[in-house]
Amino acid sequence: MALEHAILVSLAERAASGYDLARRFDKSIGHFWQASHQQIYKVVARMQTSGLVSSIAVAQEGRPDKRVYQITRGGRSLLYEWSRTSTPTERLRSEFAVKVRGMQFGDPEAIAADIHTHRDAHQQQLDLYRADEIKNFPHPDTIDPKALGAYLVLRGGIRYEQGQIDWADEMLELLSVNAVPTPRSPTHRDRTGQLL
Amino acid sequence: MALEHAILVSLAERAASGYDLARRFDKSIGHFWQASHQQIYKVVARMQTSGLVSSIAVAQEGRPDKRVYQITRGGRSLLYEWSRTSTPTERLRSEFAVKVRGMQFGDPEAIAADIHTHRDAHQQQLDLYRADEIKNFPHPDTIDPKALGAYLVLRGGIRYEQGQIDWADEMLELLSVNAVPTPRSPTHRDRTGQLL
DNA sequence: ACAGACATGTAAAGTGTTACATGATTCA
DNA sequence: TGAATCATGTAACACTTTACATGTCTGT
Repeated sequence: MALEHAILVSLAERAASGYDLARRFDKSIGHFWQASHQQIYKVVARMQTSGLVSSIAVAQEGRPDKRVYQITRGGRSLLYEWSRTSTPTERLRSEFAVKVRGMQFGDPEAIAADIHTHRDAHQQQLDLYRADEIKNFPHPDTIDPKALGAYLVLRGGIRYEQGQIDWADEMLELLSVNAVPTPRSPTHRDRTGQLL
Repeated sequence: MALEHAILVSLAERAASGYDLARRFDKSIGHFWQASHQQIYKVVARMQTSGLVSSIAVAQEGRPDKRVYQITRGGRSLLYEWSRTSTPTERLRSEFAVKVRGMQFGDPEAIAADIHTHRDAHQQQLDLYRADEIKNFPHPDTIDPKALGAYLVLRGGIRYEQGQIDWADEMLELLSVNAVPTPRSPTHRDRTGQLL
């Protein structure tokens, strides 16, 4: 039900069409929960059936009509009740970590390259978050209570990205120290029998 | 296919029954990818059909028979090829973060309590990781190449858990500074929720 | 006697991804 | 003319969770 909750939070902030929601799930709320437009249309339709949201059709000039969804009282009340139930602790789930874990069965150079790529991607995301922080929260001591949640998750995102970068740096450092011995010798063959 | 890869990594390290795999997915490999025994039995059966693993029935005394799975050459080769393809960058996905984000629509005290709970859970996991580190990797300068992957992901796990703890502390600090209107009398509580 | 570990599954429901589908307007 | 944005979906498939199912042996 996490997607329902994410949609409710987003609609509680502001009414939106399915398309708008899909774009928000590419940014803001999507930094912490992703969803495709296909999934959003399906789930938001179901949420209307169960009374959590209502919708009105809006005609537009020069653009297709859209259906704008609003959160209902029932939706707000569900959101409130949800906030009072404890969220089970989440565990890490990372295909990247599985790959690193199994590095002895793979190509160390390719994996090192992948670590580099990951480092760059997380650096990029960190830069975006930092810009967002400077733009929207220049005075951390006096945060508008309505924006406090957004600020706190932004801080979490920043910490997460920085953590990923630091981890990547540690791995690359350890890989260069514990370097795999002399790769280019003709006696070394990979599993398919090809020379390395 | 991430579960297949995780199973291949686990079986490459050591042959195992479905039951053994399920237990490993509660620990070691499971720190980074979770799976239930139902899912494991299903997927490992499929992997046998596609030739990635093979199995032999093993009779045991005083215990039910078991089916022990081994990785095949095809499995090792797939693992190797997989290590050479780049893993798409993973994004954060956290119901907990969604809840914090929407805190203005919920019960601030309940959410603060949830943050405490999360802090404690991550502290516990961190303690387990630290113990693992001291026990299995007392000399980080000279890591057995075969254990390097396991060490690197352990370091990642440690950084992740510490990051979650630090984030929780920052949130609790900010919540007490940007305090929501007049809570109950003894307003000062430490991180474990005890009165000061 | 009962709980817990060992051992392996089926079935149903829910969640998420990928492929396919359509059609209008705006900007280069 | 062609790409991008706006706008909304269906269908098939893959993955994950939850509930149900069975039976043995070991230790308290």
